[in-house]
Amino acid sequence: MALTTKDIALLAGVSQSTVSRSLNNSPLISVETRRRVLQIAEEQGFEFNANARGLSTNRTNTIGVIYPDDYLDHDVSLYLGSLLTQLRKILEQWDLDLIVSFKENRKTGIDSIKRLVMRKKVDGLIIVHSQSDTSTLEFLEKSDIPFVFLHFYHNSGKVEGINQVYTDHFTGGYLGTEHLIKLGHRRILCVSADAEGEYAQRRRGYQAALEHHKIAWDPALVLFGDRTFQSGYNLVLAHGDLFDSVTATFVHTDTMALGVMEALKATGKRIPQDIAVVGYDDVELTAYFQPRLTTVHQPREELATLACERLVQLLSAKRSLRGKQIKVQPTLVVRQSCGAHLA
Amino acid sequence: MALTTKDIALLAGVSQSTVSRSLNNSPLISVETRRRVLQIAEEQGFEFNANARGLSTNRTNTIGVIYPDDYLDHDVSLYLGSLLTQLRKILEQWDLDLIVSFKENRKTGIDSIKRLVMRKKVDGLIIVHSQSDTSTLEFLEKSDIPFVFLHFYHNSGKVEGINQVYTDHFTGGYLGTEHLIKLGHRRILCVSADAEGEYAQRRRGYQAALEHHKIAWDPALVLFGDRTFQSGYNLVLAHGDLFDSVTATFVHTDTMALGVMEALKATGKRIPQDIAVVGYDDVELTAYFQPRLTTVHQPREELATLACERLVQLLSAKRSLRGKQIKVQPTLVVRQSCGAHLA
DNA sequence: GATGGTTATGCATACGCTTGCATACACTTG
DNA sequence: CAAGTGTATGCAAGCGTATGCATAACCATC
Repeated sequence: MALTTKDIALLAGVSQSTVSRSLNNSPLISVETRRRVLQIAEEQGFEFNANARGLSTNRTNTIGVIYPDDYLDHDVSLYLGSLLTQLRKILEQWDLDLIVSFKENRKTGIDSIKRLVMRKKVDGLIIVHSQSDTSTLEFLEKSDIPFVFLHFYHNSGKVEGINQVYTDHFTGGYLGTEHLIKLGHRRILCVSADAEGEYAQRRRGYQAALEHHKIAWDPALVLFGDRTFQSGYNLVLAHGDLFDSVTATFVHTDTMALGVMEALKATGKRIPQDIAVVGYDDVELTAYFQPRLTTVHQPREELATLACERLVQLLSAKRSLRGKQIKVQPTLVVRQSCGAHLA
Repeated sequence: MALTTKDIALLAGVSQSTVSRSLNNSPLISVETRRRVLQIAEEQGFEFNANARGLSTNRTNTIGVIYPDDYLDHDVSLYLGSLLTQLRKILEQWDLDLIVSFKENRKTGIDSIKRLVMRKKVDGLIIVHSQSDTSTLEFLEKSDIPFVFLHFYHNSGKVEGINQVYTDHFTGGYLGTEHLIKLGHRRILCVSADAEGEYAQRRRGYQAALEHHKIAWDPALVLFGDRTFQSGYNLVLAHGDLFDSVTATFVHTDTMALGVMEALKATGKRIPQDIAVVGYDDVELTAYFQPRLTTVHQPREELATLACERLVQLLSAKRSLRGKQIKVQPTLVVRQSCGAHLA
């Protein structure tokens, strides 16, 4: 049916191994022979059988991308969805295929990571997931498969050994807050999410900026939502007095920020005149809302690129490399919602 | 290193082939032997080597999903992104992995479909792509690999032979239009996109509904955008007089509809009092905008489910089945932007 | 002209699994 | 009791590629 190296060998009048070596650029082959083999393979439209190759080399040229199960149920989708596209774009440069999976099969409950690795379907993993239960981590180290944590920062136990690429959310929190302070704001309401993880970092940056500028930190000025538009909207309705009492708010997710802005508008507030708003993430979605949202930009392309490059390094390394923590710096994108253009 | 069936065989005191048969539920194995083998395999955390299996059976338990290269550059992203999640959710029920790829590698220019199929990396394909150049189609038929076109309708040449799952856009166009007619509107502006393909169907439905209700069809009442929010917004600015002259508008993409609504609001129009708006797609995004958008719902989950089910059928069929055209009916979701709740 | 050294090629095996075929065993049955 | 019939298991080949090792061809050297 499909062409094999043996078929090409027959056509070229050489042995199967010569065909294999020719197509793999082995230095053992003479220029002339290689040329002829390549030409015939080309003419016949030959492609290697990936399974046979994988069996023989223990390499599949496929990498697994692990996503949270709910990645599109939540609004986090917009961000992670475009991250996936970036990954695909970058990995194709190395002719690497990409298997997407959720962390866990909801039907069977089977851990996708273990499954993909043990079945030898992937050469490496890019894990975009917040939780790293110890068992998974142990498994990864033991099975000696290259992997990179992307986006979510992991610090469970011995961080030294693992590779990860993530945004410096402390700095992000600091940047957004300081920007508002420099615009003259003193009481800045922080709308955040999640008790721990990256959001805690953002809050630490927020707090540090206040302290650095000698502004007392008021724990009452921190609200918690669930990252959704609706949650941002509802927080404004539920805590109208709090929003009345401040001149600015720093919302730790763009989608929530949009919800906050809509609710503020609905309650008659002008943005940024009555209250300045700064968001976090810089998702395309913000383009649809007026005023244009000033926000902390997460460098998606850079994150994706660095993660892939690191993974490729790990793949080609003879011995397993040391862990590398790659922290990417966010930047502030100044638009209109903060009022900077009015100053 | 990794466990093989041979290892399990040794532990169980049986031959390698008995292990293979046991794990594959062959009826040839005695209950007691199978039980013991399964238990040992379980204890040891055994998993099959997918490459060896693939080589032997010519099956990979992996299916390829082909996306347009630009699927997240455009706003179409919101819809296709969630479609992908649906596909993953459904395919995992059959323990099928999913390789995502763009139609064509932008670096090498190599056709992903051909590559994946010829290298035997996938058992089947779900193709979410509008163009089907004849060469690809010929290749697919010749290579005898199961494939299903999803979302985009293909009618090049002999449609009979191919399998596809798509929305009945004629009916969608009809539904949206008729709804407005029944609310009393006579002059309905149509904001569409793309000269051909699914958008042409939506326009045909629009036109049919008008004619059916004895309303003269006015070609001047059809505008064309590029499916983006911004394009919807700009059309309103560019054709303010046209929008003034009608009492309703049927926009053939939600994201465009949202742009249209924002622009209408910006020019002082009230929705739906001054002008009623109906969209198309029913993306989550619309939840963020007031008034809530009445729209034609594309049954994403159903589309994804049907495509997967059909593919699974094709995979397990002995001989290649006949082509099947699965047309899914859209439904109208009545919210506020059409004004029905005021009537 | 025998020896040694390159260089290019082929032979044969291994990778881990599936599966057709042979076989061994335990029963029935005439 | 020989022959037949299942039933459960093992043996061995084959899937297509990579690669260590043997070999052949060619040339240079003494």
